[in-house]
Amino acid sequence: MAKVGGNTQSCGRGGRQRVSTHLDLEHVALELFTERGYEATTVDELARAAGVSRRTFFRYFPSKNDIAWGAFDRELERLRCWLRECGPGLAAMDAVRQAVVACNRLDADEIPWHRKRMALILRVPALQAHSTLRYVQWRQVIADFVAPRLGHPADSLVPQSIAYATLGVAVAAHEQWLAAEHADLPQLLDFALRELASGFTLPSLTGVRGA
Amino acid sequence: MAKVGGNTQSCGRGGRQRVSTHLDLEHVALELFTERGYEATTVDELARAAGVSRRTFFRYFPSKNDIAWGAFDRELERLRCWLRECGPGLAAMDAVRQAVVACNRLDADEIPWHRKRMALILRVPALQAHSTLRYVQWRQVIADFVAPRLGHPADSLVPQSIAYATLGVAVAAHEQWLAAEHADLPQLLDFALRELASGFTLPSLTGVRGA
DNA sequence: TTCCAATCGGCACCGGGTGTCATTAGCTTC
DNA sequence: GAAGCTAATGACACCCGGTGCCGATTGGAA
Repeated sequence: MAKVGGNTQSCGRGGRQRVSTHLDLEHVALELFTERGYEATTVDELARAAGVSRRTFFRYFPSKNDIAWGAFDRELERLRCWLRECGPGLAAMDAVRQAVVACNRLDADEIPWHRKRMALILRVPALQAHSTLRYVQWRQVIADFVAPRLGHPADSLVPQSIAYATLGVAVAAHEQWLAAEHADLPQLLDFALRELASGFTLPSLTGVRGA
Repeated sequence: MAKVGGNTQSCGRGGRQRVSTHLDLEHVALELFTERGYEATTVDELARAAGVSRRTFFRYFPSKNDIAWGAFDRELERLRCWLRECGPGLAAMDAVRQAVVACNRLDADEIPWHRKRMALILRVPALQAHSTLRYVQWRQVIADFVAPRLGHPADSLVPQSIAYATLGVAVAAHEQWLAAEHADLPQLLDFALRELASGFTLPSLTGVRGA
């Protein structure tokens, strides 16, 4: 058992050392998932493979569905920061686009892991469904940003619509990225979000129909 | 036990009569859900309240989550029809907007049921999550419609983005409708989808900030 | 050393969902 | 009217995800 870094006891004094790490369990799980399939892998197997009891496993992750999400909270915070610190001169939709694009620039060595992660989230039905619950916070970040710029409450129609639409487009871009072996995620996001900001009124084939 | 109408044996000859109807079970379930809450109502209770065995219940509905969706397939077909029969002169986004709006005009007597249904789907986490899986088909209808008009495959980036964005905006509109007691759903949808088609570039407060 | 605090493991339990199989009920045919 | 086909039903056993509970373990602090 290698020495695990960053295994800081969260708070306070005393108490037993954790026998494993969030990240350890996550990696073991992702291996098994991609190897045997998500549904075919039971939590018992996950726990046993990680050398932890089933009960303990559920103390690290609230549910099997949450395993694939890794440091999503940190991603959220990045997005929130980017938007908080962008200049007020930037139009709302431009800011949103640039923020989403910027937060999806990955280091080359992270890409394989991120592909695995997203392949699970986007393609396994149970995780696809569960994602909705995590995306709520993501949308909230967008809505909270655009709402004051528009002079509307964050829970009103337009900010919510923007948040939903942006999320949808981002997911679509991720799907394309995942489907193409060497696609460039930021580029796909940038393109798709520009389309969104133009209302999808592409000049390409409006009424031409012949080309 | 009242005589149930429309209890047509699906196909073929012979065989035992169904003891209940899809619609019967659905109504019983919706009552119990809104009365005791979704999570607090077990399938056993549902089955017993409907006078059916638990096992039989799962022959009517693939899962507890699917109960609230009623005649969703028929709704899908309506949408598909509307889009199929709209003139080619209509711009893609306009057609989509009009189709969605038209398919959400409800008879006054359907509204209370639809509110119950949507309150479950949009507010109960388990159903909120599950909805993602049903929306796949809805998005497919949109993507299949816009794709040929744009000269792209239906599974490519722009059609998928439009489908995702449209769905998102429609859901946002439904949430607003649900939150306001006497809101007009078609009107909300029309407004929000116009915003989408304009890229959310509302002239309202672009840099004004004072009003 | 003693005490405290947090984690861990095991157990029982609940609820959703499925496979299997015998039973029941209707319709058709003889 | 009886035999036979067909389809729906109900009961049972099972799997799996998730939770509450409690005693046992492990460390640091007093």
